[in-house]
Amino acid sequence: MSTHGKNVLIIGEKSSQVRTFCETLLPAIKTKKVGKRIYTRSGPWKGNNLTFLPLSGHITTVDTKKGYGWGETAPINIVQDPKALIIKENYEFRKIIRELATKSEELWLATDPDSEGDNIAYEAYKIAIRANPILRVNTRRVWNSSLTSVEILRAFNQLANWSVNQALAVQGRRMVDAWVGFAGTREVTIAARKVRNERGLVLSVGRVQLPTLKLIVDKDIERTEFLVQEKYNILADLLDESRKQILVSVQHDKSPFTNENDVQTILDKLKKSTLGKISSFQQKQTKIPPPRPMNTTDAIALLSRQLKLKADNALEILATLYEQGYISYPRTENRQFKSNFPHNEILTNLQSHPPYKPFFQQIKTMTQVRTNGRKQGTEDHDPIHPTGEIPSIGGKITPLHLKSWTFIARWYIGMFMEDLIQQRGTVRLAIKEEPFSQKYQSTESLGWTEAMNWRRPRETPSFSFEAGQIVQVRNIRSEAFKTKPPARWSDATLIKRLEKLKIGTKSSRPDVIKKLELRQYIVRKGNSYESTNTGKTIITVFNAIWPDLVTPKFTRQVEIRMDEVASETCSYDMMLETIRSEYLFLHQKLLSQIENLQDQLKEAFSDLGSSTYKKRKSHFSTKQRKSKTENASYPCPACNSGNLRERTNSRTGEKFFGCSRYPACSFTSSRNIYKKKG
DNA sequence: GCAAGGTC
Repeated sequence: MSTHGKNVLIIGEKSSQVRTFCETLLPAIKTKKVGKRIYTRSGPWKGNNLTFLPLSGHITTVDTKKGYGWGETAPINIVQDPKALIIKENYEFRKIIRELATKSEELWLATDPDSEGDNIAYEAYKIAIRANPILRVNTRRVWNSSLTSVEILRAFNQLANWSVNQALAVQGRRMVDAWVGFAGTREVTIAARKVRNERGLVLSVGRVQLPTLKLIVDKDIERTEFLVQEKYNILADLLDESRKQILVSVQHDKSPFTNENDVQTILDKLKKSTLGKISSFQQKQTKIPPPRPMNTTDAIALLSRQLKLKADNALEILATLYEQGYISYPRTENRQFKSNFPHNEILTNLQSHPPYKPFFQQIKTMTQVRTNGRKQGTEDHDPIHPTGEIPSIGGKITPLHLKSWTFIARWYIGMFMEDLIQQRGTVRLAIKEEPFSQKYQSTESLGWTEAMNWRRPRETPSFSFEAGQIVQVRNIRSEAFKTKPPARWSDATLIKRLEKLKIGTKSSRPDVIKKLELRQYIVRKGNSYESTNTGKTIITVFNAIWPDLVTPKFTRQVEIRMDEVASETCSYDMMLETIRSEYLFLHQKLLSQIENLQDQLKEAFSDLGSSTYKKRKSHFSTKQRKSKTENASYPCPACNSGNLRERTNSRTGEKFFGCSRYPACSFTSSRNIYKKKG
């Protein structure tokens, strides 16, 4: 349209984000299909012609170069040769970016405002400047920290300078993860297959996987080593004046007792006692404010706990609710709403939903949450919240999705409601100088727990006494109980601990748990996880070779190096060389221990026996063999180096053909074209 | 085929 303005290419991280940018900035949007399920949007803005290209997260993968595949070389050579790792660009995106870059005079990088977003921008930037070197000096960064019109306009009017340091820091982390992950996994897998000849058997090693596995192994060790103890409480009943009704049962202050003789001594002493003297009775009102806004970890923990879901299923449900427009972007670490967040609109919509109407009698202000949380890092997304639209069952929304949404909506509404008010009381008394006491709590006003009904406190019967009062005492007795070992990890507790330890990220944590299960390092029993002998063996062996890798310490060290690269106190090449040589030394150590590892794995596998483990594995491998022979004969027409494989669209369930080199090559074709004849 | 991290 405007022939005087510049053509600007803008790279976004995902299509939902680009859509919002365009709706805010452009008076008229032209959408163009540029690839399979890839659309650009363009239009005029401030005299320039903007073209937005949404990516789908990363567009490169780290891989091994030719001759360094599985079985082609010893795993240690992946680390020994500093050039063994290569970066593969997604074929389709590369083609699109090249074409768009040659037609552009400026490049604006508008991926998420975090270091991973910088790295994703860098992937596109590299392709673009190769195709059009002029862009190198005409690249700007759009640092947009929230998808509200005000903030989008601010970000696009105040373009930031583009610096590659943060992107390189992340790139370094990606290389390190590949060295450790590829070389470690292959070495351990080779060792495992020597003692258990089985196709498809993979034992993986990773910077995030091992510390996560260690948490589970440690808990199991703690539980096995736990000594069950018999302990005792001493109790007595306080009766009313008529001595007919029990007012409350009180407990000896030294409970629980570990020594049975001590218990007997006190019981003997109090044998004939029928009276006690109240030493104090205190009552107070306690106000508990609503919880803070929820991030991904909170939402996954909530849904997995309330609906008995696995963490990855919970995240999937959140993603679907987001795609269907019922909740905000579900991958966020942020627990803080901005002061100008438009809560009013959302609440007004929710208020029209009859079941939620009564909650609004308890809401005084619809503009601020009552307890705001903390903002983490340079997060762009708001805490998870409902959009105000009420979902109904149908299409992708199942009753489970609806149920999940109600938890999120009720949490959100709860944050604006009044405090939970409790009455708490404590009575203290002496029976022949022996101190007894008891507490109660009763609800005066449900407050926000009216909406968040799963957080309603336990009620205990209330009582009232006066200091100095003499009371009737009966049934002085002891009660024995057994101590319990610490609880196993559930999806909810595990994911919260991982967040606390800063292991993994908001979106990768559920996948890591799933992967450990797939590797049969852990099994899910009921709603909690238990480590297998294989899992325990892996931790034992790596703990002896490289203890830092099985604790969060290695992740910390990598983070420190990343910060150095980002702040230019260390170069990217230096970071890679340092960590590569460190890992090389440790991989040699692993090799020296390989026979020991084999022996230990042999034992671990023999314990597993023949039952479910073998059956499931063998079924898996025949299935794999079948699909391989069926599809191996068709070379990919796009890249010519991969083969077409039958795939299933996880969303629609439709079968299609895709290149075996995906994501490096993203060629796909519908099934009928390549189907065998006859 | 392997990791971890994005997103679909």
